[in-house]
Amino acid sequence: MSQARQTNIINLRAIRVACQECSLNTLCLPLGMDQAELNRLDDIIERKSPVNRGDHLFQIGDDFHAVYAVRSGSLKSYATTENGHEQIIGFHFPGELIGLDAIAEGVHPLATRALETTSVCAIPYDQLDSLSGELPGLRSQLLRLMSREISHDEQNMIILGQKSADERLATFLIGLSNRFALRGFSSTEFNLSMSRGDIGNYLGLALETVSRLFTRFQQDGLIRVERKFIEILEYDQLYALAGGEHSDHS
Amino acid sequence: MSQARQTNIINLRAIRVACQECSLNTLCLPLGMDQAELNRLDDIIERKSPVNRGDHLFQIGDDFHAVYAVRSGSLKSYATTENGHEQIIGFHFPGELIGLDAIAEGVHPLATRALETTSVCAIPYDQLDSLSGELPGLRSQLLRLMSREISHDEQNMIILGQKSADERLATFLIGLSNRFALRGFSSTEFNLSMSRGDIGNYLGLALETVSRLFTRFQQDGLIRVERKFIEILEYDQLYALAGGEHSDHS
DNA sequence: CGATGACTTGACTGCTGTCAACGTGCGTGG
DNA sequence: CCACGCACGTTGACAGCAGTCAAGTCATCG
Repeated sequence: MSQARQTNIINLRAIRVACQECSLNTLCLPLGMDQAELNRLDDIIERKSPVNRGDHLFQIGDDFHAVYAVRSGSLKSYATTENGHEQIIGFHFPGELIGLDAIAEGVHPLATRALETTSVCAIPYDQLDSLSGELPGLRSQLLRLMSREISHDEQNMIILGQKSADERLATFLIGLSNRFALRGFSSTEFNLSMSRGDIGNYLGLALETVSRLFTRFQQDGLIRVERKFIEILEYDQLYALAGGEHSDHS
Repeated sequence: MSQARQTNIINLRAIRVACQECSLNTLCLPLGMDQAELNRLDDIIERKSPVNRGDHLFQIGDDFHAVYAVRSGSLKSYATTENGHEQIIGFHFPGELIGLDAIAEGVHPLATRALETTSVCAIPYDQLDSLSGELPGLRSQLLRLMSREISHDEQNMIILGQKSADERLATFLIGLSNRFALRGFSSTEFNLSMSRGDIGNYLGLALETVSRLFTRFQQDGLIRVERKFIEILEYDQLYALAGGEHSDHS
């Protein structure tokens, strides 16, 4: 019977990749869990078929029943004000968990949509909650991930609260570079999956400002930019700029 | 607010107030726990003696070993940039948990200091973690509180990302009003425990701008302000302003 | 090949920060 | 009790960063 192991019957089956074989398990929920625990977790995770660019994972106000782990691709989360304007709250890359902000009220306070073809794992929350009661490793990692989310948001408040436009963009690029490096991609060359408008919206800047800064950073030799493609030429200088040397006059 | 210096030596004994007798237990960790669970939680909580205005609960980089629940008073959390400038990330009022952002790295990413005489409960994290494995009610509430923290931070990103100065201050006042109301205080009359500079820092505005807006709001009849004392006269108008009607021109 | 959307660049405006002076309340010490 | 110092807050003048409006360029796709 169990010869179906290797000779996969249909492609749909290929979607199922156990957590222990997932290259992201050191970033994601599995971190710190042993073999037996991993199997329990594997059982409740639903591997979804890929979502296309522009598709929503969920809308604002949708009932919350699962958190999502990104396996590949990227997404953005955003709120909308009454006048219909959209404010982007964050971008999501492989290994990151989405929807943790919905636990409190049982409803998603933000919408999330894919920036490109993207695949995710869905983890039903009621099962995650009860399973985290049984598995200390899972519980600790879940708390760590939520805690990290909180401190990331706090970092973003610093960016928005007191940094100038060029400091914001530099911080954004450094942040992307670091996130890609963690996932084994190049930290100096990457493609932006979001538009200039998205970046500006996220950073609290007009898209024209973002565009101007990209060209200025390029003129200054900090980066090379070619539409969506970014190459970081002077990481250290960019990092210093992001760090927030407010000139000196204080 | 600062009725400071009420040095009651005898009250030191009265510091021990069981969670079930605490007026904040519907906001704090105890929510959703039964009698037996509450007793378990009570056993691990340390009631600390009051901290004075300006005292630190912890500094940036301090080892993390406990989260703190505010019982009375208020505090601010802040980061410091390399040039020594301080960025306030949040204010804390009774019933709120402090330090959840430190779980991820085991070190406090922010410092927290009292704005007035303040008393807190300390909850050792290792015990909280293991206890939350045994008590489903505690685990759920802890996750809810962390989730709420995340969505609050996201709301703040919206404020900082796209609101104008007057919208920010209006949002701040409405937020305070709602928080006080939840705690059984007046939602229309209260004292600010933080300075104009703190408010401006938090909202990403110069303190002069905050001062000017207070006087303008008063001229417009929205509020009455007298040093630290605030009376909200037109809640609805203030709310509408906070909501973010970007004039109309869009 | 034209349409569409994304991006770039320029000109101008205005909100808000900066600098500066002054007012106000409070605690300390004579 | 009063004088003083100091921190905090208010108000004004000015300037600059970044937003808005607008025109034009570029890439992609049907």
